[in-house]
Amino acid sequence: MQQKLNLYNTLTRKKEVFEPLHAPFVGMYLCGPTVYGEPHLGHARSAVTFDVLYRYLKYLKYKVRFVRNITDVGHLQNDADEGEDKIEKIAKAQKLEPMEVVQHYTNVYHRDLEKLNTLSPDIEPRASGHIIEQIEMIKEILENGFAYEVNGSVYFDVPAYNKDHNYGKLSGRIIEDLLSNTRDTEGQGEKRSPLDFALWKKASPSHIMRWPSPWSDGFPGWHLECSAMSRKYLGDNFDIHGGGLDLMFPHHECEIAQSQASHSHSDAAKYWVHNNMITVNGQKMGKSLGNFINLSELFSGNHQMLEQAYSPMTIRFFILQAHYRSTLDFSNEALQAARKGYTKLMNGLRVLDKIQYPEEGATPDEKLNEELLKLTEDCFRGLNDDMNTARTIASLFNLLKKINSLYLGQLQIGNLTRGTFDTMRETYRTLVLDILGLKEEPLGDQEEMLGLILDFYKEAKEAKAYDKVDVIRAELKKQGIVIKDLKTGTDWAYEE
RNA sequence: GGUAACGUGGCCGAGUGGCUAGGCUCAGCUCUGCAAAAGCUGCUACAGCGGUUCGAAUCCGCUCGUUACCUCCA
Repeated sequence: MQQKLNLYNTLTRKKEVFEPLHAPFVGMYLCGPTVYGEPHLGHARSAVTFDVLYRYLKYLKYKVRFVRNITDVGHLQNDADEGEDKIEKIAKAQKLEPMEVVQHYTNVYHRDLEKLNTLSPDIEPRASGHIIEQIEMIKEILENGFAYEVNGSVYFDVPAYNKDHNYGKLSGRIIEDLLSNTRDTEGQGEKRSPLDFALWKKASPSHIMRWPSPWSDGFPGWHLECSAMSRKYLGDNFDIHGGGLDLMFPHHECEIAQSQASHSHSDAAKYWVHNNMITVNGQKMGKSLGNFINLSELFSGNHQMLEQAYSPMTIRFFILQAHYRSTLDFSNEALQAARKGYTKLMNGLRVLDKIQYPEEGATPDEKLNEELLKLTEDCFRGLNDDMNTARTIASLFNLLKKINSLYLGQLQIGNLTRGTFDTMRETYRTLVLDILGLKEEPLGDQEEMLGLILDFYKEAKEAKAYDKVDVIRAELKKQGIVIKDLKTGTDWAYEE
């Protein structure tokens, strides 16, 4: 009855039917953030995209282990020997321990993602907690002859690796092109080839984040943590590796190289999945460009580019209304439209709760049943086609039209079979709540609403309409609220 | 410079050889005490120029425009 899930695999450049290596188990690794700043809309897209994949795989009854790392080792701004450690820079400026900076932004990341209703990963490893594993992996790569040590630092030997392997297989790069187009030939310092990348860096005397190793007191290279941690928790070969498109090269390319060059001898993941970027006026939203909007700013509306605040579910819907491999352009107009679309979907949920299948007198209409069943299938068809949530949402709106018509009596529920009715209801609910991960957001200001009720209470009292007064008191009491008639006016309190 | 994408109606955004995407906006109708919600109807599309084809937004070529990666970035 269900079609199969297809995923676009960057490694093969085509959509493939998703088949786990060891069904029913699925291992999924997602590159998490480097915790040296507040998460922005781009982080949200990645998190939400893979949250939907995680949710859908679970819905399909796979036993999923979802690993998303936290990068908390200070990486340098660039690969040259000189360069500031991003975390350390903030720590020094604010007179904090680097780990305080890391903890703070990790907390913020968790807080904001929770608002977006993303599920927590099953394992959330930190790079700093896996130094030993990373050192072990470097040893393996050295043993296999794909790395060399210089002055306490260890570098991956890309040209040596490329003799028997294909460096560039993921990002479609050719090593000769890379070499001839290297921008910066200076500052390569210890590296034999400009393409080589650090596996271990010797720390300068002033560098705070440092660990002992066979080569020097230092810190691991940027790409190594993901290789070491994915291997530790998911094995040499696992199913899905996700991340932003901007991580494809060099980060993921290097991960594959490290994995192949170590004793793993694999591409690490079978399916490499990349989400596209959020753009602002057609330009990528990114840290280095400074055109990013933090999630907390979106939620509060406190940013010069924002005309108003946008709720977490508005953001989530906004992200889901586009396909994850397309760029998505930010604008106030688009977010306001997303808000309305999201609300519409939520209202559908409420309508569904209200309609019921009649106990008797049903006269099923074959054509209508077929039509509705097709609409429910369409919802999943979009999802199965490379997680096209945009199509899923479009199909849900089509289904919603029917649901609303049934609610208003423009279509007769009795013209459906019980099975069709249940399928329609379950499809809508499951997709909206469990798979797309949308949820109702609390109504506006509750105290303001309570104030409104108190006004009616006062009016009723002045009119000596004591039956109404009693009803209001009783209803509020059910909610745990008592009304207090004071000489100075009317107030409320929590019932003790 | 190398590589890879993209260009869809007022806005956002799917589709990728013939069959209404969808949401938002706008106009009209039904419903309504007035509204709102909801339903129905309508309005502007596939960057340009060639080619392949019975038929192309969809395939091919060229032109123009935009972007991404090649440095940390989700």
